[in-house]
Amino acid sequence: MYRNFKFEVISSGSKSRLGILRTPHGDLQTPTFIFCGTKASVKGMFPEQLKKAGTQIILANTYHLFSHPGSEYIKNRGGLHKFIGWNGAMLTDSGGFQIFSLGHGSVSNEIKGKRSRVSMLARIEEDGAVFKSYWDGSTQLLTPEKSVKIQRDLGADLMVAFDECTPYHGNKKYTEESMERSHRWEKRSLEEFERNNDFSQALYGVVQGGIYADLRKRSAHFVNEQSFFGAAIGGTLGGSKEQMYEVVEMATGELNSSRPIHLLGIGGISDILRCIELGIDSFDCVHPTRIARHGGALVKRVYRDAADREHINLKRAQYSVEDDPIESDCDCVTCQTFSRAYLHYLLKANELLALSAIAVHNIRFMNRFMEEIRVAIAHDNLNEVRKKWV
RNA sequence: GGAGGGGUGGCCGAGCGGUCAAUGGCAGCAGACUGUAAAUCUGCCGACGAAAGUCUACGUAAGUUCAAAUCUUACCCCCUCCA
Repeated sequence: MYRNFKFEVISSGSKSRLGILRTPHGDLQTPTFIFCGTKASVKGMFPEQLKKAGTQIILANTYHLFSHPGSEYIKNRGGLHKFIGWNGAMLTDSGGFQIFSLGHGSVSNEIKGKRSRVSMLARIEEDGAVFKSYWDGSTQLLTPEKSVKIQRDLGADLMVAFDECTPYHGNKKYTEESMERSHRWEKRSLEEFERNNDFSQALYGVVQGGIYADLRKRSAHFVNEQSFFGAAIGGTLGGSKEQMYEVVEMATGELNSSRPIHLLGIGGISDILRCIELGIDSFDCVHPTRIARHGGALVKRVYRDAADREHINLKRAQYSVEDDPIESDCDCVTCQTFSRAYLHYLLKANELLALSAIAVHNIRFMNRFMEEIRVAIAHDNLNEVRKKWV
């Protein structure tokens, strides 16, 4: 069923593991990070730049491309890879997250219990999710079958079953009902997938169940029992970092270890390291590229400023007089070319170059972080990586 | 020379008797951001103060009024049109 795909675990001393995920568009060394190119573009980046920064795989979004320009259109352009000029591996997310983000308000507000946006652009029915398009206001129905069909048209190597990303607010009853519905949707996704399998794509199931151990366990077992190529962990991961790690462990502890395990939507440096230790093989997150556009450059521990975050905010006045690069030991084009002061100036001057330049750094940063993690897993010294990067 | 319009906080620009330390926007200073409605969003932004509050402020000066950025007069500057 997945004859052109293969996941090989090379070494796994503890739960962290080193692997190779073989796809029609190249082998991925895992653990790996998937950069988000939601609307068929990693914002501000040429494919060449992504490659040079060591990127193995990028992602695009089913819902967004369905809304505009339409999956048929992209199919007629020769599929995503050709359309966007990227010959490496790709993943498409199912659109399940958009039920959440368009239906409940922004992610961070939801997770922190703030809830700000009132307008609901999505609503759930048994058949699928009804969206009011933010693109043209039209009403759209996205079903598991449709999501898979769209993902077929798009043609990414890895695709994800249609699920509902459950919100943090919502009691156990809702979470369970939502999980059961996601399971039904995932089954339908799989059936649709098998109907037209041409072996060029592989499907991931999604583990839901919110913050509840018994539900996560049930969901993991469900995914194990279905003929998915891999498993993704989705839905809310709780309201704190510690809870997030617990939830991830609830799932990884139960998942079939011969399949790749993806953690949806997580991209913090310390989070990634912790979750790799819990058995995660791949991540995707908007964080590195989004904060870049907001002036945030990821830095290792020694380069942090007084705010002591995983990134420095280059918009801060202090950087106007710092003539060193973001990280003097970074081999990215940005660090080889520009000073913090120049990047600060570009941000203040509203020059687009700043956004791309910082993104290049963050992408290289993430890829190098993952490279060092892989080496460390082989030598069983992840703690060294932690000391340096976290 | 004649006619008219205008001078507001770092800048642009509302306000045209009290509810004005003065709407907005920009700039400035911070913060947030985790399957991207995000080159976005939030907060602060005259001085002193933790705060209550006090002081100084709408070209300058003098007035009217219980009360003036808002009304009157003079002066100083700017802009437009006509000769």
